[in-house]
Amino acid sequence: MYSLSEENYLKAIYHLEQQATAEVSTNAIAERMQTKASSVTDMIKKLADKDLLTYKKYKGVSLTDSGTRTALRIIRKHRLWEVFLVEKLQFKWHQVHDLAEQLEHIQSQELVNRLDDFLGNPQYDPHGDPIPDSEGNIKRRDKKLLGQLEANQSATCIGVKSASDDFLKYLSKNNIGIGSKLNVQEAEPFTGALTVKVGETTLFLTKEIANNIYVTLIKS
Amino acid sequence: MYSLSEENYLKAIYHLEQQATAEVSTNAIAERMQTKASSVTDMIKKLADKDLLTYKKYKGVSLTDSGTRTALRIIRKHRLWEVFLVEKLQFKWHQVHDLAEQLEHIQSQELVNRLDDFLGNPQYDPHGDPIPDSEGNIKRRDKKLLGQLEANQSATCIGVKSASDDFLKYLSKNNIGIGSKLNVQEAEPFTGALTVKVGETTLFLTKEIANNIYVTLIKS
DNA sequence: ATATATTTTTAGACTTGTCTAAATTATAGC
DNA sequence: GCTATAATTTAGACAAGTCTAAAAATATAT
Repeated sequence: MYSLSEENYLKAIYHLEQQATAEVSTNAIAERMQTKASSVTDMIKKLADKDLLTYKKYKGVSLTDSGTRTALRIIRKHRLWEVFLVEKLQFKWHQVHDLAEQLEHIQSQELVNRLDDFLGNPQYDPHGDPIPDSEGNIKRRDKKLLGQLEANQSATCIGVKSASDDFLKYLSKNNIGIGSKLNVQEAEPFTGALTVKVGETTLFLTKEIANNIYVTLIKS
Repeated sequence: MYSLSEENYLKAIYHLEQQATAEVSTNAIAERMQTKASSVTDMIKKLADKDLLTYKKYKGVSLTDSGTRTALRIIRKHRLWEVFLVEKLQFKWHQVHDLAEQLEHIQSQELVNRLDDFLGNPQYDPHGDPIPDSEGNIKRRDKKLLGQLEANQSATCIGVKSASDDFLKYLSKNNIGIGSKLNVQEAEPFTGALTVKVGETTLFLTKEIANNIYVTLIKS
């Protein structure tokens, strides 16, 4: 359907659109794709011709419905393959991204849907990001860094920001994993450190650690 | 490591080498790759530069050790993915080839080896072809068409040549599948039809059917 | 043994996706 | 509102992989 490059651009632009408020700029795309702005200009012209995005010279781009649908199909594949790699092949969270970048380009609706079933129709990937369904519907949830919480707030761990081996070991040693419920007891305003209750034990987390853990708030 | 095209050429040349006795010709490669002879010439020059094959103008090519090893790595991936698709995702034999053509190009030794373990280190793919191990060792076995057997020979079904839906249905209706033991009772010389015993039942198979079933002889 | 047919290679062109360098447009400071 | 700077686009080039058409080498037939 679309070339490898086209798919990568669509995905990058989709992610940038999620963060940004306005149109996505040429430079932003270039930086994310590790390429030159002139290459981006060439490519977005092609994508505009195919009605995957709207583009006004010097004014940035935004995906059309068709472009968004296509991006979500790729993201669905990426995240399902990540689940497969972690759940079935015992890879660690942080090892799967580059592999999924390759696997996401395999062309076959049938394959993705069977994979989805084989994995038990997971809702979230190993990083805690939601997996779009085959219609392109995606559950958005408020993803925050643990470090952004205040005292007395509760949250569920849904992933980590950057996952070094050491950091993952640290987490498992302290019984923190995806799905763990975390209660913030105290938030030290000056250092940004947190006192957090995990199950029955109370932990002291530095700002660096707290800002490397993604959570979603539990309403109280 | 190598480009998608390079990998496909290596695989095609490997398969042609298995059949042919002498060097593989430019035209043979072109036909198998569904491309033009001039394109083949261009590519084999590149592969020769990379020491993946030896090439003398107008004299055809043959893979070097390095080329063979590389081809076997790709074939290993292809066949393991086929097993995955059939065993885990419930695809039928004949649906998996095109998908495996895509999946075989995923780059990661780690992934292949984990997939191998996940699948229980299978020896053969769903078409009955042997799967090279991670060192590139491949068990060769005598693959014949059922139609080539003579009266009183016994063989194990290891695959089919071309698998239409109808044909696969025909087989399963008659309890023939991979691993089925087949005894040739009679071989009609003129029409090429066979009388075959499968378990307790005796079947009459036309030449067309018999020449679409791969078997390996059982020594008696 | 030589003419003819076939195979293979070369030459030159095209597409995709990238780049550098130069030109153009937008933006921010004053 | 003008000017300096930053962002973006254009122009032209390049590499990979393919193609067509023509030339060269090899194989075949009588």
